[in-house]
Amino acid sequence: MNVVTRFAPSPTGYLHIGGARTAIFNYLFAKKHSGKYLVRIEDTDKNRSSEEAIKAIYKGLKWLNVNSDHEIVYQSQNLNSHIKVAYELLKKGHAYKCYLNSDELEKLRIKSRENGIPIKSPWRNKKELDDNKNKKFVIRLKMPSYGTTTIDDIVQGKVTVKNEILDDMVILRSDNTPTYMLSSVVDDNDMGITHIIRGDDHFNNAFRQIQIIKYLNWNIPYYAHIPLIHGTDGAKLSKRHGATSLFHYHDLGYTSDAMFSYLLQLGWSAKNDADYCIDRATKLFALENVSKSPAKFDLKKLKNINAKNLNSMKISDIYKLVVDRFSLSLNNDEQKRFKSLLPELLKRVQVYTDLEFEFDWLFQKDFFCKDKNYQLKLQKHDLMLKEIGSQLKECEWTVENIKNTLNQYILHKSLTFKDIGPILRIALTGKTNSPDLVSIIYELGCTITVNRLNYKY
RNA sequence: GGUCCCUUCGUCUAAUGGUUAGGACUCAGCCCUUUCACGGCUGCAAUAGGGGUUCGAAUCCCCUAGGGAUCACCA
Repeated sequence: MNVVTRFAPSPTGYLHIGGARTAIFNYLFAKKHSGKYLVRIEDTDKNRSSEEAIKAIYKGLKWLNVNSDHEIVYQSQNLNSHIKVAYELLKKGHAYKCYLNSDELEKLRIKSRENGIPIKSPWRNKKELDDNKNKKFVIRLKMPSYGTTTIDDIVQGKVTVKNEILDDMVILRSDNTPTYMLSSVVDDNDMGITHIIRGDDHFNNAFRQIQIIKYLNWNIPYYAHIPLIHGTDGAKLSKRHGATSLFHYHDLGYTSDAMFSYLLQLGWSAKNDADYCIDRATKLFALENVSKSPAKFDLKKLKNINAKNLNSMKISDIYKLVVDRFSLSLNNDEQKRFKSLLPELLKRVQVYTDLEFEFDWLFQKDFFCKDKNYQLKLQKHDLMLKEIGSQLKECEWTVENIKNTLNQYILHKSLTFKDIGPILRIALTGKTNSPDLVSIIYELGCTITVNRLNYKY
């Protein structure tokens, strides 16, 4: 079977974390089976859709590296074929015109909710009357009123529902536009989608949509309804749980690989942690071991994964990421310094944007410590810093020599490294913690080091 | 409320009738150490509750409780 999957977001805002995960699952499943993964923008609600949102979604998918294998489909461009299908169903007697106005509908809705039965329009069994010709109507699908419908969902398992609980859903609005319920089914069919992988908030829809497919004798796709991502309180992830925009995490300094692998392990489980990376997951992914229960979004775990990812990336890649992000223009010395220190610096951050806090001592030529309390300490050890500076000035600039110079100094003064370390660190970086001092001194170079040690506070 | 789904450490999960219920994150402690980290080691911590079936149940069945999704001329 040639597998074809699709990710079908509606462009009403940025790409949501949950949506991103759905895209990942669709992408992975298609790749695993050497199939195709497509993207379709469901923009049939003109009031809520926007060009901006489309761009945001596209940007998010691109960042995540789950781009459509074909040109992106815009549902709004297929409206005519959807309308045609609505009328075909009407003609075949599987749908009917309903002239109910909103007040009448509201009354029916209240009543049906009280009785626990779905809305059945009185127009279902009426013949169309001549005097209704000019009245507005919607087209509703005539749901089977007896029997059952079973879906063998790849994730949810075999689920059976009584047809009598299915409502006669609207497939064509009174303004002659198709609803999602119709459009989605028609597009899936036209695009040859074999596997519908989506959030399980759509599970109930599947039982209704499948009726259209049956009436039209189309191929019934495989369904896989994946559980939603929840916030820490157990409710569907929403803005009050913090950032739900995928791209927001890009802005915060997470890498797309980390995001990908975190989202993937929310629901799907591999044998090894390493299998959550994009390449390996492409070979291993299976819908069968997607969990049925929703997972809670855990920022701490994400951070941990991101930190690991940062430290496994090629230095040249992460270097480029940081330089681009902060629009750094570095001279040769600074580039070399940054690249050399980067591996050590990365061990200290979980998101790469936190590297920004190291920029001043790293790149400012005339850097000095700004903290008043630290300045007092430096004043107190003014002489010591000067002495060390002058000795460093004499040595040939290698890591080994720098180390020896410092060791000789403490030896002569009967000190330990702990006596000079913290002061040196503050003088050179303005901070009480940093990577190894010797490598910092080496990378900063003789001139800058000595200048900082001689600074008059 | 109707319908559907779910329930293993705090979190993500493994274990598809036989394991001392495993791993990862978090947290705590220790080691390493010039600081902060990284790393290494150790520890805390779970089968929602109750009934069955079975020699044996996290696993199969039933009930209860809790949680979630959905019930639009939105998608």
